[in-house]
Amino acid sequence: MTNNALNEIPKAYNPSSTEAKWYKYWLEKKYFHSEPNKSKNPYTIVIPPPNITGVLHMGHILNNTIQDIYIRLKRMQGNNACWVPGTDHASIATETKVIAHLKELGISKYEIGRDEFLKHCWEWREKYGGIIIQQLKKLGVSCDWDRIRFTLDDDYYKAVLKAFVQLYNEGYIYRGYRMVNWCPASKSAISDEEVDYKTVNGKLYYFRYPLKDSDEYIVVATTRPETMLGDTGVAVNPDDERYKKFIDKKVILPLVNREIPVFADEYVDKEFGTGAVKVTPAHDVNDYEMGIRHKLEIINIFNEDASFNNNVPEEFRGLDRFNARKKVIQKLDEARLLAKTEDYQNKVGYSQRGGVPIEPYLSEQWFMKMDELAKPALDVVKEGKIKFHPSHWVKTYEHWMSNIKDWCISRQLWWGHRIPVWYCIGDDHCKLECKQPIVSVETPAECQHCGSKNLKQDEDVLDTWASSWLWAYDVFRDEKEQQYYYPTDLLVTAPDIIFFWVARMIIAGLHFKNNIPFRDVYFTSVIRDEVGRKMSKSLGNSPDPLDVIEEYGADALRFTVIYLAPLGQDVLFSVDKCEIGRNFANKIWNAGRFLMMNAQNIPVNKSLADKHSDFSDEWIISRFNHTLIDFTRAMDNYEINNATKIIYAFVWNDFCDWYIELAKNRLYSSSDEVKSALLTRALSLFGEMLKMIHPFMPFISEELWHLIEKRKDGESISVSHFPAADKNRINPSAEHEMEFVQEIITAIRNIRGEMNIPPSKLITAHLKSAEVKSYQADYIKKLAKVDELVISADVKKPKASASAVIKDCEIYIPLEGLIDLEAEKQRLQKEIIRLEGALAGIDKKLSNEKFVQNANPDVVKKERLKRDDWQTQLEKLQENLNSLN
RNA sequence: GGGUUCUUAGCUCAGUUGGUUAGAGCGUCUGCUUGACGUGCAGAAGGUCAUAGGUUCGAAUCCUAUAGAACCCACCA
Repeated sequence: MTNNALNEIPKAYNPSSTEAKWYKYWLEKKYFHSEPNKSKNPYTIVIPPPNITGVLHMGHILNNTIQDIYIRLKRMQGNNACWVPGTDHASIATETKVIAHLKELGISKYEIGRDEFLKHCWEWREKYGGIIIQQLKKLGVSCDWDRIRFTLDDDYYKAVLKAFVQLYNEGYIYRGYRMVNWCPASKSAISDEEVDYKTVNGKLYYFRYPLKDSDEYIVVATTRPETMLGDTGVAVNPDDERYKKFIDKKVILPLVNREIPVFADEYVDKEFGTGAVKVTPAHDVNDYEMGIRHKLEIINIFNEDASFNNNVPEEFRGLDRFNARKKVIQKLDEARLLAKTEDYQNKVGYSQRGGVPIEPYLSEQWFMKMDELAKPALDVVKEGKIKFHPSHWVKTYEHWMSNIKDWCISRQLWWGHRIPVWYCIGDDHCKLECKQPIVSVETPAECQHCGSKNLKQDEDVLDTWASSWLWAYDVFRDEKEQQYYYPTDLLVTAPDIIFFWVARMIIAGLHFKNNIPFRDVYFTSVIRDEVGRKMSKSLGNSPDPLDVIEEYGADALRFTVIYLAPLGQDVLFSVDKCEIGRNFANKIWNAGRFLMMNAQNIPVNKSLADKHSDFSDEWIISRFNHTLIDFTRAMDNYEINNATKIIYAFVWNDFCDWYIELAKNRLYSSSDEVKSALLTRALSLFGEMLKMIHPFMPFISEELWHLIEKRKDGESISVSHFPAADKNRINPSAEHEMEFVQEIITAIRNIRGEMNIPPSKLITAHLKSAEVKSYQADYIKKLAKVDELVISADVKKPKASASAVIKDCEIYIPLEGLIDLEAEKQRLQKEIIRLEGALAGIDKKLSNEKFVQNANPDVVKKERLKRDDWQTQLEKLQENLNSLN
């Protein structure tokens, strides 16, 4: 016991005053720091690095709480736990933010140039990039902060380039002029995964394209009228009778007056639109493929910002695509070439970052060949070397990995890992020989071929995910550390980045390290608001976790989120649900407070720990060990939500509702030695219980752990030994005795409640049984508020009494003058009906010969025993009911 | 169009390989200043497990179909 004046322990737990104190203590003592240590098993997690543009939201809370729970648990279980934190430079997201920031200052990215712009980016990162990390600390996460990493740290940067160079040399990386998803807002290519498809209510426009030297038309349908300025063909299905006669003829493209061919291609769906398709090879993926097949001219009509370039008639030049659309429609209408328009719903790809519709756009980009790299990554998941939780994500993963396309890894941005490729633009005489670019981690001094020092580096940077895919091992400082910590144990992440990140980390790990990056992947739930909408800034339904922590405490928030989040299902969250966690914390607090208040007068004495115990002590220890077994199984299976419920039920129901209530009997009426022995045991168990709670609620458990016993400097529950289940302490006979007591107490309470007997009124009860021991009777008297308890095998039912039957024990409560006979009759009647129903069901089952023959004999035996029990109970209830008449 | 998941009490969800009278929390109702806690205690009400078939001695659980919901992938110019 510490010297704290216990009278000053507040009635309610106050999180704000304890959280900062303990977090500071933990960091000072470096409990979260890990160094390789051959004598201990590592347990490693790398954080999914939040973007430096991010602020903490509820998703982070869930995700990081789960990681912290496992890291803290494993640390307490004796592993060398290492949780590496860090942040992601988030190329496109950050660049967008910085551009917007500079725009407010009237500065343009292009005017100040690359170097100056990058300075602004770093400044921005210094200023805002650490916010989310500071916020995370409020949650109590036990990251090894000495290991914090940033994806643009010098050595990490180099590692990313090294990976690029290696893949290039192995032939997996190539450059090509291809159609990519182009984001006109950020003027950069983006990957397929960065495109979100939204359903848009648009129109389908039907245009007449006049045939050359004829007064006939072909009518084509389109949702993108403006692209007609880049049309270089009209396609029809080869089997379409309507159009056979037009194949290989020419049409005159309106507004442009270009002669373009009509050709046949299987791709065209006869049923859709008019069955004739305008073909714009430069601005549509399918058109591009047809263009290649039929050797059509490919005319790019857009600038990088999707405004029209000089390849269109003068009046359209410089227009943005939306105004151009209006103008094209208007002009065609004026020329009576607009046949009709109809409403049409289609899906438009939007840039995840730019928020504008993407354009299929032809440009020079770097790609990574994926099929060969993906194969082993598919296998390790199929074979279960990496396990997904919940496992159904395996199918999604398999589907994607078996249909994987080449990855566009270049971005036309400046903030990021600049592609380590140099082109010789040197002396005129060598131009022909130096077509091969120089690919190198270090900046080359001169051209390998001609010696020219006039080299120009590729302007583009790598896709962010082409850096974070190395996160699982390049966060570690050197080869030796990687040997020790890699593969990591657990990855906790949201399922929406399964392709962006999870799959690519597996690919990278297998390719570069020849080993899986992690053994288990926990896919978190999606946090939604109370009515099931995704949390978003624009809806304003996303609570600020820091406010929630302020109001309810970090422990309450952590516990509540996990309590509400079953594996693999969405969570409907609202701030007031944090009452679950807050109330639970308060319950724990007060249980501790109760024990400590009693220990003020009766000091604990460890030499008495094994003395003067009774069945209730044995029972609670037995229950605790059951709980540990269930808890461990749940955690092993990543049923973390189930684990919270197991803890909650033990603490609240077993420990508080029963054990402490029973303990009061002895605390108020025994010798000091008995009291001391009891308190010693209770506080010891409470301490073990706190350890079980600690990974979930680190602050309150640490605070109480220090309050219940004087700890040495440097001691902490966070590095204490997690209790291991001891099967020898499971005690069926104590559990039996306890259950019997609980059932009798509950039955008497039920009668009291139903008969409206005030709690203050002490009553007499008769138990017809030889089984009830005197020590059990004491508890029954206290908890059921009975002052006179008559126990005998030949108790006669007193008249005008309420009754109940527990196993073969009959309970009578004489209530002369008080009893409402009608109420008691109804109560019994209800119970009888219930039992009769149950009995009828089981009789039917037992009289079915097929059941008796086919079912497992144990099941049949159990059913028979049950039937007899119920039969006895029913008869007794019936007698009691009759005696009231 | 393809795939995944889901549908159990008013609400949010448990329910392990089929075998107790289908459970919990919140909410509701009744009672309680019981010497840890009203952020609490005791008691109660409330469900033909989405629907229809099937397999089985036995189905909330397995199979099929239907309806509804969510998400993912691919796409129709």
